[in-house]
Amino acid sequence: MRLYNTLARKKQEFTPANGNDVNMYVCGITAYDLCHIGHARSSVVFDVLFRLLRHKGYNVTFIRNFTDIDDKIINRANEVGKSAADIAKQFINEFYVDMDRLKVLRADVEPKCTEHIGDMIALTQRLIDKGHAYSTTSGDVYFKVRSFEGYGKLSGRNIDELESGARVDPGDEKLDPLDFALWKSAKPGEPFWESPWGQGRPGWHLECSAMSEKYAPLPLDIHGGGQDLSFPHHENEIAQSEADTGKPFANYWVHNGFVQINSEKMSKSLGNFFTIRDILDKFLPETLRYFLLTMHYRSPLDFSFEALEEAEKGIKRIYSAMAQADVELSKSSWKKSPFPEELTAELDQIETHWVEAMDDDMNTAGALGHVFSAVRLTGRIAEDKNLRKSEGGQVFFTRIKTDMANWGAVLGIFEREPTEFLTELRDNRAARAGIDPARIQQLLDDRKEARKNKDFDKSDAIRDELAAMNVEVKDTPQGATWDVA
RNA sequence: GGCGACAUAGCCAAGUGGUAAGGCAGAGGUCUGCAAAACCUCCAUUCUCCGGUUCAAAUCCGGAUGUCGCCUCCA
Repeated sequence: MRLYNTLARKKQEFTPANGNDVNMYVCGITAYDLCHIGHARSSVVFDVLFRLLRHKGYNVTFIRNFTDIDDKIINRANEVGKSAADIAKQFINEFYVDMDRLKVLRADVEPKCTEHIGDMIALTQRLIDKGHAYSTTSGDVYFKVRSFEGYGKLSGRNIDELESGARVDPGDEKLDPLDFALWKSAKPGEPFWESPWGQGRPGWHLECSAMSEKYAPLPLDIHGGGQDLSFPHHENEIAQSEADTGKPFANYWVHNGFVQINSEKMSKSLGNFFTIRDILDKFLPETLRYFLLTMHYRSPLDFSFEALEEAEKGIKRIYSAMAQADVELSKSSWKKSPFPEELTAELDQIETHWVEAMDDDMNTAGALGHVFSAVRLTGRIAEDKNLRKSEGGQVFFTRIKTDMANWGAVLGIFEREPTEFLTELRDNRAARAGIDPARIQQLLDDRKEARKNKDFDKSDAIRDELAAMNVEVKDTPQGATWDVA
């Protein structure tokens, strides 16, 4: 497969360094607040990459860390009068709650910063020994950016230009304004760990280097994270790890694009963000996950509830086709009538296109387009009395179900029992519209009675009443069902 | 100021050299007691604009305009 590599600024054929083994490290959350949609996107994107690589037969080791000590956590802890450790623990738990709902799989290794302080101290010491870092009288340790030749290669920065724009904080003891902290001395009242440089805590960039090195042989095959992490976070990780080991840190750098609100970056500082909970109060988790996959992972994604409603229609249509296939397959006898080869060939094509799309830099949006081709094909066959009752039809519907299951396993969607999901979706939409399902059922029962007596005037009047409530009725051979219009 | 990304129909969106996927909305039709769903048909001679390279460009190059991001914590 091909992947866009930020380091090369183009798509490249993905080849793991070690045969069939793939090591993938993704920067996880800083645990100080509930996750927002941006976290959801990043998590879902790399979850799909994880699933896709495994699906392709690679032996994947997926590492996703938790930053459980840093300024934001300490600040939050002080605000609410808890310990930093308690805050981190709390929001790691909340992270799991959200991710489980979004069907984001657990990583193989989920290391926490505070459990690797010793590794980080050791790495810092090695960098000092090698002349890449220095300690100050106040007990801070800085990485000497100019001692690392490749600095700026990931983000395309020029070190001299960075220098000219660098902010100089008169309080610190950096030899060069570009130098960044590996170890920060503890201020009074802050959590700290003992180190050769006194009481303090690790700098943010350090943990990813230390933990990557610990849990995977370098270079990593894939290192991922949000686009904003490429500078300075990932640049600094490269400097630390490559200065330490002399080996490349990661071969493929994968960055996901941002979630935007009205074409503007969603961020805490702008205050225009939605948490995952905000969304899931109104929409099903699968709707959100599907929505996130309808755009290519590197493109900016504009979030709105209107867009989510549109995504909801899409996933409803896909599940409806799956439900239809189930209905057809529930029949017991199949006719020997002919089944056109072109239809089988069409499905062959769709399967091929789907794989090609996913292999081309994980094009989930393109792949979903092909899923709709399968949906339409299913509808066309189910529509034709001869086809749907034929043995070829049975083979076809079975195959569609298998395809949907395979595609869904990689995308992390389409894994529910269709009618169950559709009912849940309907009730979810009803709840949003303030519709009471029990009241609807009562009206449907009345209407059924009227229809039984061929009292179509009354029947239609009831349907009009329902329509006024934004409910539409469907008469099926199994009886009337309803949905939110 | 430096670096970078993006610009495709009413809306969302895929497409990185071979003649514009898909979804939503819309129009017509089949089906239906009437509907709904589903299915069928239609819906961009054209990809922000101007030049250039090429037999061939939405795709490559140069320029313009616009939008956004990074350079400070951030997925």
